[in-house]
Amino acid sequence: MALHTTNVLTKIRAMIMDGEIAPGEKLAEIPLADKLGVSRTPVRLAFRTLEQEGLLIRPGKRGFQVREFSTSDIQCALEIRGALEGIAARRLAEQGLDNTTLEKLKEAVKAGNSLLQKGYFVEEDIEQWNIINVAFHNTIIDASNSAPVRDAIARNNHLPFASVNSLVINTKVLDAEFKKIQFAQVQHQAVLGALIKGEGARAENLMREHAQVALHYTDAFGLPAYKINHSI
Amino acid sequence: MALHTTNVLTKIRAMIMDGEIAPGEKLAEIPLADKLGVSRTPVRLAFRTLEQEGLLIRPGKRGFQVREFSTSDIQCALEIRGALEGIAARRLAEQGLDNTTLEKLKEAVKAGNSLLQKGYFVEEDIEQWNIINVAFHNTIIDASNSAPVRDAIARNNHLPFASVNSLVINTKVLDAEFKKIQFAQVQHQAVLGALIKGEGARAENLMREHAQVALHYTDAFGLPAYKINHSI
DNA sequence: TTGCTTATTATTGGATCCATAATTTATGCT
DNA sequence: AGCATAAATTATGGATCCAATAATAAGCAA
Repeated sequence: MALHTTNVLTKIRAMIMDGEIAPGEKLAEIPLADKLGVSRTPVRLAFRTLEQEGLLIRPGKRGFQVREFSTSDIQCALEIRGALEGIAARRLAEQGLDNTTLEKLKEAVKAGNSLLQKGYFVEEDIEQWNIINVAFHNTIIDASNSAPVRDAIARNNHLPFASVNSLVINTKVLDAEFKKIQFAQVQHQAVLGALIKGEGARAENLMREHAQVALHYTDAFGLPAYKINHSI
Repeated sequence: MALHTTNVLTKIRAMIMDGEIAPGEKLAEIPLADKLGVSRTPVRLAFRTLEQEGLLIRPGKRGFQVREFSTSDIQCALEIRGALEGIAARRLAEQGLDNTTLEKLKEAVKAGNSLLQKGYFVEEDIEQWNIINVAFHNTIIDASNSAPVRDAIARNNHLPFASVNSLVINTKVLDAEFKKIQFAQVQHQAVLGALIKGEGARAENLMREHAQVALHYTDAFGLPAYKINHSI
């Protein structure tokens, strides 16, 4: 059976993320519709959304093009994420944590600690960390009660390299991954501490700095930007 | 003659901004298409874009709804703008100003000073300030060479109250407007100073603080959020 | 051969049609 | 009378059609 509605959107997005459609490549409605086995309509709708997400651009009057991202763009997107999540953290600290939020965050930190305890990582551990990490970040974003921030983060996350949960496992760099995540976990603990104490400014600064971890590992791996694991 | 393509999008957006379509109101394709004298297709496309922009939400399975914004949302959106423009300013300071950028910014500051010289404002002066203000902000954003920041700001600007150039002239508060703009002008000068000296962190802080001016005037006017002049 | 104009082709945007799914209304049963 | 279920209406998503326009190819002239 053929793809439909939102599936078309997510499918095209995935194709871009995975590099199946290369950056810079031109996209026309009809070939893509044929390839996906649907009519032009859902593709047209998806193009508008993807344009807004920043994954597609309109080079001229006709047709869309997969956007190309520079190293500077990657830095930028991660700074944006840091800034936005920083705002969320500060707002949350200022308004105070409710019990369920506190429990969720404590749980994420606890789970992170036990995961890191054995001192090294195998592939599955990184997947596990990814779950814990996303939970930690999303809990803060959701609890901060800041819809515009949440939305801005969601849109920014569509840039493949800037997502909280973009995860590509690279077995060659498992050691580096472990060290990075170890550091990220320490930062999570620090953020939680600031949140509990209601120290908004500190929570914000810590969160901003936290986003930089991914940045500092971007060049080191010598991987294409899209393939970097920014799951910190 | 009827509206077309992008016109439909901008028309609907304007209707929301102007309050012609009220926050919370449900929007269906057919009535709106009829009202605008077009078919469902351009309306459908516009809905997707407006959803991404955050102006429309999908309450259930069927239909869209004009999003309602709380005071907290307004604060949020302005904080976001400050954070994003702050990043742009820092990046610009770090990479240095080229000559044309420097000239544009100097010109904006100079124009602002002469506009404020007479000590009071009439309506046309506010319109004039709006032009100068938008030029100052956009110059920094464009020159910062930070496409993701530019995009994030553009999207955030679609929230009616968070736009750099959302301008509603309220003659009742011309005095308050003048004072606010006087303050904003001082901040523009400070930002330019930091940019020239290459003081990235300071430029960022100043820019963030600058965005707060609008926030502090939000409540004071006793106007609906949509109608506030945030042209600072 | 090169540049310009014209003609052809292809792609996009808008309109309409159809099928599906959701909402609302009506009817029947407890 | 109230609730539940069923039927009818209405809106949405997808497909297709048509017209307009942009891109490209061909042909003509310098």
